Amino acid sequence: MGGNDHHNLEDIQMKVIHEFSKTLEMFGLSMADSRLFVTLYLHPSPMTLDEMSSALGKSKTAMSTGIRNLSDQGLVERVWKKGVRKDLYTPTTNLYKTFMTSYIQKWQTAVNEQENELAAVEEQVQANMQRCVKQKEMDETAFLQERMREMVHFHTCLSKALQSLHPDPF
Amino acid sequence: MGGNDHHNLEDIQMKVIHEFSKTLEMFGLSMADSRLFVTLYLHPSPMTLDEMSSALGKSKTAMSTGIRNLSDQGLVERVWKKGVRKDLYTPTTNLYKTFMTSYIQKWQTAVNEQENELAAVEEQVQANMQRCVKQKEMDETAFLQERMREMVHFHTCLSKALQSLHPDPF
DNA sequence: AATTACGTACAGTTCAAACTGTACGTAATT
DNA sequence: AATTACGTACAGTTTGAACTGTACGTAATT
Repeated sequence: MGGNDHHNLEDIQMKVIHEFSKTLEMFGLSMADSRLFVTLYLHPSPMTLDEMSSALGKSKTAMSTGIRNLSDQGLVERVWKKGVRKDLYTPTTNLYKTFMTSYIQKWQTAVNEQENELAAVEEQVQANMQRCVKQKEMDETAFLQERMREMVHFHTCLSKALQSLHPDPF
Repeated sequence: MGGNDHHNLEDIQMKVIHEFSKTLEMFGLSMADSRLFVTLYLHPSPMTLDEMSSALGKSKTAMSTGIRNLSDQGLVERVWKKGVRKDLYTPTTNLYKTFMTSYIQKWQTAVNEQENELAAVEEQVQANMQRCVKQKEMDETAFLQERMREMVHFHTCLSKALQSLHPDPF
């Protein structure tokens, strides 16, 4: 038998949490947030902060901020259950679509932001070009202009690639 | 005039480095490595460790390890120039393709790895299923199995999405 | 109205990543 | 052969993110 013989359910769950959270980290989640999410995901019913806390062995405060992060990204939802005072949280359904949507969104936002910033700077480079006196200064500015054109193109390509990426499962 | 009036070339370059490195950070580079890369990218000729060091105001050791990181990901290349003893580095040409290739590769590797790990655990869950005596144990194991199927599907979808992503600029 | 249960803001602590300076091995120069 | 110049390994330091425990505001319970 190999080195990874996990016998009881608890061990196996730990292992699954460890592995799957590695995948979710690729989506930009911190290790802590990933593990929290997978914990919810492997639990058959919505969990309270206290349950998460004891499941992961971390403080309740840590769970609170973790849930807030996940919630901000639309990865978990609050759930109501009659007679239960504590907040209950559950992962959003449609795991793949949720993560893809959230991820693509994050990229698109950032790319747009950067595109705008670069466009603004490009104008200043133009302006700077006018002011040049020495040849060396001219050359350097021209070089920078060329690079900026490349960077804008880079963002354009990125943007198109993102659009080609549909968030629905195959 | 807006709040961001950068007059000389140096200021503008700093601004560009700051902005473009934000985009590169999205590819999983650290802030330090991104800034180093963009510094090289905006320099008209290959740079030595000492040049990078003074350009970024960081130690030479930091440059050395940074260059190693970038080099490992295929983002910079060492360049030879007759008569120059110091190592010279330059960003790889075809910025977009380089980053996309490196990024897609990173994802694919990770996804495969995780797929394999999960498959291995799945067997143990099967085995565990046999051993169950109580009804509750059975239910929990069955639930875990269902989730594992979903996780495998998640990775399959991811893998296909990655394959649909071509690394060449539009 | 008083008490209890809950989530979170906040200040302090822990821990890991980034960075620095020194020391060393290797290769070019003398 | 001796010296100098270079890149990097390593140990110690700094810095920022994650985490903890306490304190507090709010809402349910008594």
